Amino acid sequence: MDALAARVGAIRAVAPSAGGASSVGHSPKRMLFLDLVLSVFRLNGLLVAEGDAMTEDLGLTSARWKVIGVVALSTAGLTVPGIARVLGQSRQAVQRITDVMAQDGLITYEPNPKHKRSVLVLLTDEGKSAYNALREVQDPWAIRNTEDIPIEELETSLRLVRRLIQRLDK
Amino acid sequence: MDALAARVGAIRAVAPSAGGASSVGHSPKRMLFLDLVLSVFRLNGLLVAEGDAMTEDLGLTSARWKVIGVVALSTAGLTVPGIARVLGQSRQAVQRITDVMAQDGLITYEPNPKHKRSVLVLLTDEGKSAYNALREVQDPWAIRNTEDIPIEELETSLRLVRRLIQRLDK
DNA sequence: CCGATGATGACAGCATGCTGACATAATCAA
DNA sequence: TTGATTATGTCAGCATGCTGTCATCATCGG
Repeated sequence: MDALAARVGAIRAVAPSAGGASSVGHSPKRMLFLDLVLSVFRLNGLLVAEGDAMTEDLGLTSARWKVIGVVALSTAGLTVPGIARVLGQSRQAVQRITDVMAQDGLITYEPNPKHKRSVLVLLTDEGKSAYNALREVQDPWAIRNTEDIPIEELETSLRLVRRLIQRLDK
Repeated sequence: MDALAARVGAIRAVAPSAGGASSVGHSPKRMLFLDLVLSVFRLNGLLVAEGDAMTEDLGLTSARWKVIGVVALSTAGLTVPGIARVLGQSRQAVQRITDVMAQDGLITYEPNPKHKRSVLVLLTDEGKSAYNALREVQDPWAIRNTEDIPIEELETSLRLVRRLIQRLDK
């Protein structure tokens, strides 16, 4: 059974009475939005689990391939706080991940010519091959999950999510 | 600066060479999807933070109003594993939240006529007023965040997210 | 009726995120 | 140059999710 749909149905069913005599115009939007929020929570959990399962053979986790992906796309290396800013996470959270990844030989800390304290994060050869292996798993997964979804819907959804991010990130 | 947009730009710029000689047709979709995944991660974090900040005066957190919302919409009460199934979380995670909420007097455990061991979770009066207060904060927030977004985009995005959930939840 | 299977409670351990606090390095403005 | 502000490293604590394990209760098919 689709528990989420059942919950949504319950919300919709209860809303008219619980919502009181407020407006009719924005009520559907409000419901849609709150439903979207809960769905994003749910999707996030599933994506993390799927990402972990998909890359466990590569010695990666969702948290790690977020980092490895960002580092791989930087030409000159990134500092830990820099990675955190790109990912929108705390520098402490990223630091913890990178420290373990460095121990595991996926990344190295190199001196930063522009900053004495804040070293640069670079991929080792092992890290690069992990990134390549990551792409080989991730790309088919992405294709598989979107093959029956119109590109317009993807664009619309991404735009909406981005707009919400921008608003909440102020 | 919009770090997310910068990252996405980098991904797009790198993709053609790193992607190799693979297809042209699904490549945009793949990029859109991976970008959407990372954006969902980001949005999830922001929503949790926003939800926490918005309801801290009510003695609630994001994790708690997920539970309180589900319980409030159930007429006959729900078991802890039942709440977990609705939310798509582990029963242990929900159990921990409900235990603290029971200590705080927001919910109570009542005997379950249909099951000797698995008690029912019900809102106390305090819990009900917390739910009402929650709605008074949450509804304007939802309206505020959607007033300039077409309802069609909300519907499209919700439908897409739901489809992804359904696929990953199999 | 009974045994197999599944669901639940309870406890433990772990991963990943957050914030706070403090010292130090880097940067900028007066 | 100097003083103030900002950025960074580091350590600590906490919240929220996950999985694993085991005992016990519920349910159902034989």
